[in-house]
Amino acid sequence: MNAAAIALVREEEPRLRADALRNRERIVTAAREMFVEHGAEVPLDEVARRAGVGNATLYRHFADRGELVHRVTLYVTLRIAEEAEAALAEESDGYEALCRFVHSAVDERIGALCPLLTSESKHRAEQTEARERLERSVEALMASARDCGRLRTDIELGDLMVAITQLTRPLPHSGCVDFGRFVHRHLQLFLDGLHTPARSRLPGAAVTLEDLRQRP
Amino acid sequence: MNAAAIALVREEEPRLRADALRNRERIVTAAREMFVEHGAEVPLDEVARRAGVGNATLYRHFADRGELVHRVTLYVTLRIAEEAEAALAEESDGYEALCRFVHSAVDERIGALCPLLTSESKHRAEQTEARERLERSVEALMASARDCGRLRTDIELGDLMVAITQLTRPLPHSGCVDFGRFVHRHLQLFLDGLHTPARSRLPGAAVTLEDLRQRP
Amino acid sequence: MNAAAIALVREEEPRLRADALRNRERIVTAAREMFVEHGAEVPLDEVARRAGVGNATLYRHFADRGELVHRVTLYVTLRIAEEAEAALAEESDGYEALCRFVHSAVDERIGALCPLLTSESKHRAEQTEARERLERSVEALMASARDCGRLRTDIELGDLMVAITQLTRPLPHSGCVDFGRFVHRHLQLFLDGLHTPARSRLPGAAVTLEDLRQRP
Amino acid sequence: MNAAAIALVREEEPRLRADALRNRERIVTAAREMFVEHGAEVPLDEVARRAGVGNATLYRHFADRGELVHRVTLYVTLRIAEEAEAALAEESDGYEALCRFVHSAVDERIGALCPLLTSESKHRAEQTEARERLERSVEALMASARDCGRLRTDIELGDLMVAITQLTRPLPHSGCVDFGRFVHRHLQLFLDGLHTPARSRLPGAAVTLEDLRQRP
DNA sequence: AATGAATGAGGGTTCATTCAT
DNA sequence: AATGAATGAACCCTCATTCAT
Repeated sequence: MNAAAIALVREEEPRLRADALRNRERIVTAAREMFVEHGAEVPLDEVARRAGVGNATLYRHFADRGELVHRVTLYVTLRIAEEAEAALAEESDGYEALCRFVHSAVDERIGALCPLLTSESKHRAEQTEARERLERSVEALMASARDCGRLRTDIELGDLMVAITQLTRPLPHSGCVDFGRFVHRHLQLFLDGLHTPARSRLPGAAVTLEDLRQRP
Repeated sequence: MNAAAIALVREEEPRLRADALRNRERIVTAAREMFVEHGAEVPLDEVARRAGVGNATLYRHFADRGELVHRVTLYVTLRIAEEAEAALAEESDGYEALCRFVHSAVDERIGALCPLLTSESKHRAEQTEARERLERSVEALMASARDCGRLRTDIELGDLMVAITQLTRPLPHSGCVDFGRFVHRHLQLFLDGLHTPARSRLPGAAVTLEDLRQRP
Repeated sequence: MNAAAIALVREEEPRLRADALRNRERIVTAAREMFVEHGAEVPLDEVARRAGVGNATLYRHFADRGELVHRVTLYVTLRIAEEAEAALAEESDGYEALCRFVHSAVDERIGALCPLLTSESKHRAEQTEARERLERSVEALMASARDCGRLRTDIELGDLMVAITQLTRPLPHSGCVDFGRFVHRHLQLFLDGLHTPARSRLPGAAVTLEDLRQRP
Repeated sequence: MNAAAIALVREEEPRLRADALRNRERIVTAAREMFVEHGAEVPLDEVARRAGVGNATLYRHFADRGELVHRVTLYVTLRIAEEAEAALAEESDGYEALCRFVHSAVDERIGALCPLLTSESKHRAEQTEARERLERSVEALMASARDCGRLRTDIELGDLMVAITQLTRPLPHSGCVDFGRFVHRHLQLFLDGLHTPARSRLPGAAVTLEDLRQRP
């Protein structure tokens, strides 16, 4: 529907039939939910069942697990980027915008994004593009918050992304229906720590997204 | 060596031969490291290899994966409890003690504790005892920090435990040699958010450990 | 082909594809032969190999060993029940019908039926139904033979079923190609012992199938 | 104590210490009981536990499972041979002697003797000797019963041995405390079939023990 | 295009047998 | 001599992926 969804579904391939498109969306949605609820190791047959398609259909759309993860990541990344852009556009105060973004990122399941942080060899192009779009947006949010004088200056994008991803990851084995109950509290505590004036001297160096790229 | 290690290795069972005891310790150590590095799903054969023993030796000591997880959890819990007790005993300022505890908990691999939070059906007695000991210690730390007027009053034990566990969890697939580089930064930011005066009004209610008990 | 085969293969589940059906039959056939030849503990991988399918195919059709045993038992039970019914319908003399049934039961591999005698927890409904059908048929055969005045009156169904099952069980480790050579002799000797006039006073009480139900 | 026990325990080896001898007897006894109750596949560690010794002690006495089976078989064979000899010596009527023998063989757990029938490559000498002793005794019983005119003449030793072994084998999975309830009934029915006058013409040829030797 | 079915490789666990105290 | 402990091979079962309808 929106940019994110559309961008996700297509590559450079020929048009998909309407029903194929619908299946594709269902699979990504199901996968995102199950990754979030049960971790990234869920059997793909379960994902297919939840999506209401046969397992082979899943493989028709996504060559292997890696590609499905990639697509989910891309989807989430783009949705979150949109959130960041919206927050930036609609909020007058930079720090408020940043807070809004952080809390909304939970609802977009940023906790499913671990693979983003760890990278996947394939599909680098699309990933990179989406990631950079997100980076630019969040950088802008952070810059804006800094400009307001409300964001401490010793942190970088990587610090923020890792921390909110970690804080919103599902607890393993949880099924954890009400995990959402805590998450916003902890995010808020973390955000409070980001505010000026800085209450501590941080160890190590600010973390950029570059620092997170892995060499497998 | 210390109480934790000793408590871990023994139950009420008959004595172990010296070499068996050494193997047992090796296995727990290897398991803790691998859970931390690669998540709780690592092949037990790998754990055995890392410990330098045959796979069946692992099973002689731990009837199944659940029991190994249980032992590791217990070990880590007790070590961390000792850290908490030491911080409480040795630091004059309550908030400083809390900070010391939080940072040292990382080094004790509190990130391997997730299974504790999600409950494990068996061995409830030992787990409960260790958990309660940890709870009491950290409660005391928080109380002390509150008494100093330096810890905000709208958070509870569960908030702290979940957040530091999440922040210190290994990134999946990471191998993440240098993950330690970030962790202390993010913990510190979180701790800064805990300091008085509170910079926000937190959503939801303070989280107690009771809130984390799962019913499977 | 006949009722037994059909009843075995289906439950209330959706249709099977033709090739899947063929595989299912092959697996049951292979399992029956191997249970008979090598006992109920044969590696299922061997059963799969003998059936000419991959091991996972076996597990797709039968969730675990217990279910395979169940299916084989059911298959054999129903085939034997059909034999009993045919003998009853086609033979004029009751005792002759009984003898015909006993000898034909060997060819249906009644020796694979031990699990029937020892019970299997699951699938009780189908098992019970098949067992009761067999019981009724063999009871009728025995009644008919008794009516002819040719079957001693101090034995019950359980006596007959246990004895013929035992006499036709495979010798362990045998591979026993020519075991069939003896079996009919020993069955015949046993049958001769069943004939009137009774040549002895039997110890204990007549055994019903109820007596064979186990409580695990 | 009696010849059988003594013969069993020794080979041509040097004397055993008294406690070693006691252990050896305990192991054989435990193995015989467990083979009978739970089949020939019981874990040897269980046998050792039941015997009240460590597992390695079992292996000190019996190099591998095969040898333990061999010893148990030998023990049982000799005990049964003694029974046969006693029946022959003490009963005046040949057929009565045969019946007494058959029923007493159950109590000696002849059902655990399957290995006798299938043979084991090793230890042929001792096995052969014991088997031949048993053969001679039972042959003599059968001859005596035939001489009385009470045993049909179209059966041989092999027929008898196989049938009584089969009829007395433990039902699998049974634990079958009260299996003994049926066994004597079925043996008696079989014996009734052996009596003159023969009530049928048996298929195939009489089975000698030679027919039972396997070539593995 | 969609799907049910098939499969091989891999992990968990047991057990016969060997090793070290 | 006796034993607790160690081990690798084998088996059960699952799952990612491929094949055939």
